[in-house]
Amino acid sequence: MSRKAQHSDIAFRKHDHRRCQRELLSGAQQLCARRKQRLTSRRRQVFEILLASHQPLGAYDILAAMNRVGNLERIAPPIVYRALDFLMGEGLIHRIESKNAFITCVDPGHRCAAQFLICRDCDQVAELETEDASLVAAAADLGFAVDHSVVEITGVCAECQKHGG
Amino acid sequence: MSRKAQHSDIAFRKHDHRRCQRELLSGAQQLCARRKQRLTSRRRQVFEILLASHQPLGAYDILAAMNRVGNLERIAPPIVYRALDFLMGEGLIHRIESKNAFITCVDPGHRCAAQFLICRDCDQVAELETEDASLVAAAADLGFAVDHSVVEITGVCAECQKHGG
DNA sequence: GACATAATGTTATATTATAACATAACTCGA
DNA sequence: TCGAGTTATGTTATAATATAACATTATGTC
Ligand SMILES: [Zn+2]
Ligand SMILES: [Zn+2]
Ligand SMILES: [Zn+2]
Ligand SMILES: [Zn+2]
Repeated sequence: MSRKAQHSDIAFRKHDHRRCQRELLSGAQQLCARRKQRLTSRRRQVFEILLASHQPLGAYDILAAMNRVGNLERIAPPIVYRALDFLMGEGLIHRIESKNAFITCVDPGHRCAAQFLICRDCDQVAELETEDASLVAAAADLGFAVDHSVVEITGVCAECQKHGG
Repeated sequence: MSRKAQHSDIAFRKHDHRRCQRELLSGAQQLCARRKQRLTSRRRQVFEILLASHQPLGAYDILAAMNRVGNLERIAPPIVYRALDFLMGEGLIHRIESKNAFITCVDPGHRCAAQFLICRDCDQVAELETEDASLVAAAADLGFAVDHSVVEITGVCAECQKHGG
């Protein structure tokens, strides 16, 4: 059973997130090592900020987090965007288009395109991999060669339906 | 047979686009009249600019088109964004999140969520309605109440595969 | 016409993202 | 280990996208 199959909706379930973070970080290190890519301290810093939750963060939120750590340095946007580009390139994070935000991938290296369920109440995001067969078929019928897919479903998660309005 | 079933991939097929425009415009007028909504001249102007093609346009492209018509007025962004909000609210246009752009709906009033196939070569967009049953089921399993869905597939259309690289 | 409401217009500014160039750090063979 | 090539980071300025706040005008209703 793949990590994904176990963890697709992890954001919406109680879990040991410390462990979750540790596993994703060490997984990322291994993955980069295997590919001879460098998970430098800047890239790691950005990755760790995203790892803190299963919520999407804007580039400027990340920037603020980096500038908040008490040290004197003032980081500028390109540094964040470049780290984000690297992490996306390696499949360690995803961009949530409908929020102009970024989130850690729960199963780095997955081949199948991801889908996201985004709760507009608690802002948590579940990453699924239920490939849409009918859409793939429709694209094939049209002779359309798929590069990249964006599937982002916004709504209210089960927990937030119970509690709030 | 619904207009959608006939026209879903219309952007990628040769067709009488004059007629296409006329039908979508008169359809929009009827739809607004039925709902007692006002398709004012500003809103109509923005709608007609989008109707010119089956390609997505950015808000500032639309703005530029409005300011290019020779008359002296200089339109400001809020005017465009408000017209776009109205048109989206009525389902006459859609927002393409992955391009920060807007496009006319090919079947205003459709109930089912739309999916988009976006050619990165010719920039045309096909609007489909092949609802993803497995994703809907996965959301239901999680007790997730869906509000809004964004499905945007980027790639290369059949025609562009033939011609270009 | 007077009023309430909806739409438009105006100004300023917020938010998101990148271009262009300077410096520093790593890599790897000579 | 030196230095040339490459990759990564840092810096400055600016581009591109979007909205807040408020003034004015148009529309419908009595
Ligand atoms: Zn976790
Ligand atoms: Zn993923
Ligand atoms: Zn057409
Ligand atoms: Zn549509």
